Amino acid sequence: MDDPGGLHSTVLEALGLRIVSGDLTPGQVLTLDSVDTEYAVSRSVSREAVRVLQSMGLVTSRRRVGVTVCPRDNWHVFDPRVIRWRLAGDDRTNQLLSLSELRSGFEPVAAALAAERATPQQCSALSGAVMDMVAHRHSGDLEAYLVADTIFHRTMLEASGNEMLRALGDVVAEVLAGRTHHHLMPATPRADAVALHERVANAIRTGDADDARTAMQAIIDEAAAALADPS
Amino acid sequence: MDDPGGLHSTVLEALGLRIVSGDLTPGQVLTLDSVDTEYAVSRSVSREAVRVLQSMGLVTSRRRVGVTVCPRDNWHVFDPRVIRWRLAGDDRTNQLLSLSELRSGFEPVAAALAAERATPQQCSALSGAVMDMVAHRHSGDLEAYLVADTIFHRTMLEASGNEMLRALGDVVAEVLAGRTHHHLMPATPRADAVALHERVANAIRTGDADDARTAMQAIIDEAAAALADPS
DNA sequence: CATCCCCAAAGATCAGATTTAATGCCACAA
DNA sequence: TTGTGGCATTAAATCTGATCTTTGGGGATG
Repeated sequence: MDDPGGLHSTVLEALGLRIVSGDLTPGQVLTLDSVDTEYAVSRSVSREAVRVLQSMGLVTSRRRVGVTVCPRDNWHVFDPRVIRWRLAGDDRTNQLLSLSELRSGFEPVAAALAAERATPQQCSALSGAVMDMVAHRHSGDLEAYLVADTIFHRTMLEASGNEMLRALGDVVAEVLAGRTHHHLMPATPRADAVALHERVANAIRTGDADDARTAMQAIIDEAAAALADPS
Repeated sequence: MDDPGGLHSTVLEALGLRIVSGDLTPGQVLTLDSVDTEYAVSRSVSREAVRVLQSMGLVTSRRRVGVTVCPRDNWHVFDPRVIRWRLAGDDRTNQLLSLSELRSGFEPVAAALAAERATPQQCSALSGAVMDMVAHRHSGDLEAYLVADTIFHRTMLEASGNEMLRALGDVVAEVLAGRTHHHLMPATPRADAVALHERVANAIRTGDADDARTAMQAIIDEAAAALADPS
């Protein structure tokens, strides 16, 4: 395993994954001591890991009681790490469907805003991303396709001019990455998916907000459909 | 100040506020030692505070360098604490406008979904919340009005049946709370605002997804307009 | 049966030892 | 002379073990 960032990061990842995957069920209590011995680390290492977990709403920590695992309602589900852990777990498909509904909430709006606010640089960046998607679709390099796809959505959200929408780029990135890394993508991406991306890019360049919105909505619908039927 | 949750929480709040308010500018570096002495706390207290700050994307911590304040792009702007700190700062209005655009992304969608999925209990909860809003609008009790308003939006998002949308209830709650606590609300809430809420509740009960969507969009537009002109 | 007090369990805090890596210095070569 | 590469220095985060403080529960007492 890698532990870039130190020991506490390792413990954090391990515990977070166990909680999110359901290995540690809500209501269950751990003690710091047990964490110490379990992972063979010192007090403050486990303390910091638990502290971050607490800041993500995954656990609560009370004296004399211990570290209690929180129910899902308390989880900060927009934290990229929580999303990644959930996509690594069992309810991967449910999570992706849930995220698709969320995306259909904001990405069409962002596309419409981008059509009104995108700079020429951003437009060309979008076009470039689409070109890369086309190229890597043919070459069958899913990893490179993922990179281009991610750049496309990040740039689009960035072009919306709204910082909150831009911040959701992390969420979309995790979704796209999880989808390919867990083999929920077709071996070669759908041709119509790429075409829709191109249509969004064109609509944004020409300032056609309505078409940008509907095409983006179609992208998400297509993704959700492909999820149910990965042909 | 209160420090429910221990010393580290105090330091966390103080540092977070200073970073978000711009008192500590991006690129600026602190050392843990300086934090220790500044707030007269011990090593692990400042360490845990900084660790949480890091998990929120507000700072990075590197050896031999210190704790570096991150630019805005890295902030986890969906963390309720970050929102609260920003609403407490100077760019309050910008932040609220940005959040309004975000809300117009997902709340209409959530309303439409709620119209298809809301349970009878949720419908009556919505109606009850609207009744409370009406009552407290007349009594002029802004705090009670806020509570009812918050319950309304939380219930609506809950009724959407999508956990990610429900999680955004925290964001909306912070927005509503910040708006009244920083006196950006009219002395007595707009009558048409309440009427729109009632229309949303009715649309959800009758399963009229389209009307729920448009009425919810109108609520957000009205709120954004009232922000620009707090009459 | 209710109340109060005492104790141990568990997290919270502290001060000190350890490890890492940025910086500046110096030797060497072009 | 000047540019480049490696090495020692040392500042800073990281980790460790011990101590302090709070708190939930059990038992004695009225």
